[in-house]
Amino acid sequence: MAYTSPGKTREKIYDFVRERILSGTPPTTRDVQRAFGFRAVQSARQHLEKLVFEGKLAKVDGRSRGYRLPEFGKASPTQLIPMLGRVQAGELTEAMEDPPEYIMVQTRFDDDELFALTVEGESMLHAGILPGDMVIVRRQPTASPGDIVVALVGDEATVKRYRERDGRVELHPENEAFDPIIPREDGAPFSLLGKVIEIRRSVE
Amino acid sequence: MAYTSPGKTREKIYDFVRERILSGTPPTTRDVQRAFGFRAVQSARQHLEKLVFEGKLAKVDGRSRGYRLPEFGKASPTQLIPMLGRVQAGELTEAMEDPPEYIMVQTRFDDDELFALTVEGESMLHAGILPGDMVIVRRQPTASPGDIVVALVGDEATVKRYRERDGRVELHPENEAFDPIIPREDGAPFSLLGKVIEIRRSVE
DNA sequence: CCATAAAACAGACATTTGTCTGTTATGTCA
DNA sequence: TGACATAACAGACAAATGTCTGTTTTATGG
Repeated sequence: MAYTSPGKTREKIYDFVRERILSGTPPTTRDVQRAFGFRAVQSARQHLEKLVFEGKLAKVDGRSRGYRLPEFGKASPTQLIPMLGRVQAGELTEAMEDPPEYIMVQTRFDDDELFALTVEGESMLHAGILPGDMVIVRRQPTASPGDIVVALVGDEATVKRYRERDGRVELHPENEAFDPIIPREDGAPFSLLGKVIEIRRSVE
Repeated sequence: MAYTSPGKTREKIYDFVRERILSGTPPTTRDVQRAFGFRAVQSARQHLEKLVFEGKLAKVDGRSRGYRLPEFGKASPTQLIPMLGRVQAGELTEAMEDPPEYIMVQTRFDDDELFALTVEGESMLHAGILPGDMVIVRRQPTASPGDIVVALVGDEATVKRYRERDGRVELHPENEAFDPIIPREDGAPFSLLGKVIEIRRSVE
């Protein structure tokens, strides 16, 4: 490769490596060499090591394809979570599609058990949750007042605002057209599936 | 490793490989070997190749860390898009944080130019877009009536519903407390930044 | 018990890949 | 021009990794 002005090629190498890391696999030194037409492996290595030195890339020494994005892998680990659809026999089961649908999320704690649901109905309209919206839920057996939760009431999963009144649980819709649910009162089986931590809506 | 019932270990290996691929780097055969305490590389390889044969994993032959998730890379490419914050001198510029913040999205067309914005104000309340929500925008110079768009009016970026009336562009809020913006009329510089394709809201 | 299939093991070889030492070319600045 | 820094090149070695052939162990069904 012809001589290029200082830093010019390095920037392109950074972009290349970054793209490759995001698309699934970090490149090898020789991948970079070939991609840029270097006639020596060391040319690629020189740039890569410098990028690491500058802090633009991270690296695992000795291992193949050891280059990483420093902000990634630690700061915000990505996680693939299942898209649950149907409610069957009182329990949310993975909608066995082929292949199953998965959603990519960036989580703070990678040990959380997350899943996604599609919202039906307009009971949470005033909380900005519309029919068709996808809610991302962290599985947990309890909630704090004010949380938006997913609960199983009877055989149906519903999204509601969690409240407590006189020591009793209440599930409040955010729409005057709907009434609050006071689980224990009407004897309907009730269980808390988890807390909504994110709402997503695709337009078109 | 002790003998396990058919398919039992393989399932765990699949989970392991999957996790590793998502977390950034596919494992090597020996990574799998070590992780499961196999005393022979071939034990790991046998399982891996079978997973490929079953279609649960994809693979690039000969290359190191060549295992992939089949549904990925083709069906729904992931893309990292920049989080734009400020509006400066009539143009949206990447909020030069250190490091810059990026959002992971799954796109249908990987050649789209996307960026993310944080919504300020309550003008789109009735469209289910609240202050603090993040909107993901596809850069495009035109829009169709009914689209939710991001436009630059003066020096400010606003999210509005795109309409046309008598051949003139109108930007409609979705909240009675706000008035529509008819760009050409008041002489304010106007430019369409793109169309909102997704809305995300983090709770807590 | 025997046949069969799958799981796990053993040991090796070839390729890929990371790393190293040293040299040559190109641009910048005094 | 000459010192200096960076880019690029050359060739090699060692470790990591993919791959192969064959054997042993374990469970299952007739």
